[in-house]
Amino acid sequence: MALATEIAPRRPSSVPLLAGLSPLESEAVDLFVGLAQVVGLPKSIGQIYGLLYISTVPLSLDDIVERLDISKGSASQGLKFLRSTGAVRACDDHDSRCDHYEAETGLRALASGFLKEQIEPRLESGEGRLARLKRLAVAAPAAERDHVVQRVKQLETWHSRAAGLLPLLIRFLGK
Amino acid sequence: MALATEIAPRRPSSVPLLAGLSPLESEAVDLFVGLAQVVGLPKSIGQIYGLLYISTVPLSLDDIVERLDISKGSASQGLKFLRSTGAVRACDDHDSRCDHYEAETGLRALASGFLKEQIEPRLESGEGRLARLKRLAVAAPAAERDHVVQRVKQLETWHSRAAGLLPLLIRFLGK
DNA sequence: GAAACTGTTCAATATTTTTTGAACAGTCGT
DNA sequence: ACGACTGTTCAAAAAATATTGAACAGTTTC
Repeated sequence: MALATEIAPRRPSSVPLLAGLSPLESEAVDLFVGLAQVVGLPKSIGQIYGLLYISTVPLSLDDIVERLDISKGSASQGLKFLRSTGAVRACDDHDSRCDHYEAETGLRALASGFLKEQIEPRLESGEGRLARLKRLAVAAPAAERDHVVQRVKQLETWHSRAAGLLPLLIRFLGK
Repeated sequence: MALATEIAPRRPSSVPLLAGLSPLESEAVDLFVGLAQVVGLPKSIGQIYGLLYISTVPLSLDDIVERLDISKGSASQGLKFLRSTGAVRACDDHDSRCDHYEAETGLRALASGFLKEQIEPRLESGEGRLARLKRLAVAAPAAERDHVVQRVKQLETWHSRAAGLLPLLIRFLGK
């Protein structure tokens, strides 16, 4: 069964894409790691997006794992998240079996993906919370009632402010 | 030396302010804990602010410790942070030795405090990062240069968008 | 000035979150 | 159908973050 083709490896495709990052890439990755922190996302997600953002060519999961030196698990999860928010696209590369990814670079798309995915659900669940709170407030002992009812009212205006802000934000960021 | 006044405790001032929270307070505290999570602040800070927000009267550090059942350290640090962002005010209560605190409830003040304290510094440090990145980009090998320079340019427009957004945000939220 | 009290700091601890890596399920080519 | 390959999942490990509590410094009262 020892055929001539048996050991022919698929791996070393033309460009090895050197493991490790160039100074430019490092700097870009760091910048996005910082950005990720600001919005409360794990470092690995910042790394992945940063690498894809600065990369000239689409990268495969394995490329990312090697260059960033992170585990396949992290990379897979990170890409999953980034795809789910629309920050990264899989571009079908017909020459290769595996998927390759590129960064979505439109600020509007990025922001709206993030807001829809991360903020909107919280606002919605906040609605339920507020309703419950309101019910407790109106039932409060007379001495406090006025005060707490007024506070809850204020929370309600906060909430609707925030809800109204979302679309405005997206508009402002979108070109 | 056993004087009559020796054991007279200062503690049990008229209203014990029952330790533990009423259902209303609990609900309010929970709501703010969730909010804190959204903006990446520790739970204890959400608890403290939530309690002060719903409270009819200003509370002392010890009140907070007891009612919330958190350590004095946490409460002290949390209050320090909340004061530094202007989310909480010390109102001088002449009847008591210790400071009492109340929540600042103006959305504008809260938002601008938070943005100034948490976001602005990041934007500023981002400036330096961007400059460094740009230097690396223009020095990149010819094959990549155009691409990476263009990406960095885009980052610069993101940055200025964000910088321009801050005052707008404050305006929008402020009444 | 000592005792009682208030509030801060910080090293140790506990908790939460992220990352890893190995097992697995699915695909493709032969 | 088998073997090589790609990507996902998830329990365990590691890392990051928050909380505690005890020591301390500063006040006030007597």
